[in-house]
Amino acid sequence: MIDQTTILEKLRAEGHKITEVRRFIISFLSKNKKPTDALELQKALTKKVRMVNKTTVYRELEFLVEQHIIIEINFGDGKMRYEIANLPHHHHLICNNCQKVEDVYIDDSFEKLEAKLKKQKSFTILNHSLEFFGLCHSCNK
Amino acid sequence: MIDQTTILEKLRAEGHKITEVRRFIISFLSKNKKPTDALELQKALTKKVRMVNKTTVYRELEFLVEQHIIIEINFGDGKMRYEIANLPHHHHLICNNCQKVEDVYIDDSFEKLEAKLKKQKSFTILNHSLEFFGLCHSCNK
DNA sequence: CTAACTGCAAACAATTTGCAACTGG
DNA sequence: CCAGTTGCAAATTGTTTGCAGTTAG
Repeated sequence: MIDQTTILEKLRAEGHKITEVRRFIISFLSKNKKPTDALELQKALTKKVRMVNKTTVYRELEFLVEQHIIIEINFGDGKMRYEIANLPHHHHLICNNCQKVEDVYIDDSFEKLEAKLKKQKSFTILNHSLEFFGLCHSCNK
Repeated sequence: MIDQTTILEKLRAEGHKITEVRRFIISFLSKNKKPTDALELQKALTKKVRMVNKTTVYRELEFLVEQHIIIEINFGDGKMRYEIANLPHHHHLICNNCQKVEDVYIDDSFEKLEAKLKKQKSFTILNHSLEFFGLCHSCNK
């Protein structure tokens, strides 16, 4: 588990600058452990820091993904969302009605499945996407 | 397992017309059991049937999804793909290098996992997206 | 100082919409 | 006939690019 200071130091050591935008996005995603899209981040930046062009946001996100500081998540609704990369591996329960996102930790039977698949198919699985869609407790009544 | 004739009869019975485009897309996806995107379908139509506007293709796909005749698949690369709905439930191994898509049938340990999740979280799972990304046998050498 | 970053306008790709014209049953 | 289908052009949404100007260290 890497904390924000460590992340920033690593970046600095590699010759990258610590800009307001960079610092804010890392901090925001470290606190808000919900998949967040580019425009939400732009709004938060505008509110808490200053007006920032959407291009800057997209470029910063691209950079942070390359650096493995954040990960990209796709709910299949046409936009990417981002989460800080240092969270324990998990998946999401996404409510089709209220859009609430709940984290879900899957036991290791899934890892076993993946390992089995690799062998059977001689396919090297590098990653997977797994999200569940449905109705959360309150929307189901 | 519903065949093409049955699908067409059902549609006709419900007052929908059997157009060239509709017939072709159902037939194409019944034969080509690979997730196919809107523009690939448009190309195939143009080649095999006649020039068809992309709007028509998109509208036809939307219609067939509503009718549960085809399903939407998202590989997270910014475009939707479609498969005929009457295939046995499966997932995909997607090669990051050559883009080849291989079907994969997962044993019931995954279904059990899903059932368990439902109970634990009191969340009604209606469906899930699960795709594996990596390197296929030949690209891995 | 200078590589790293940023803003702006414009380009892009996939998809959607409004509306008038057309066609299968 | 006429609801269902189609084409066209234009709009939308999320994202990317080129390029000139700015800034962190």
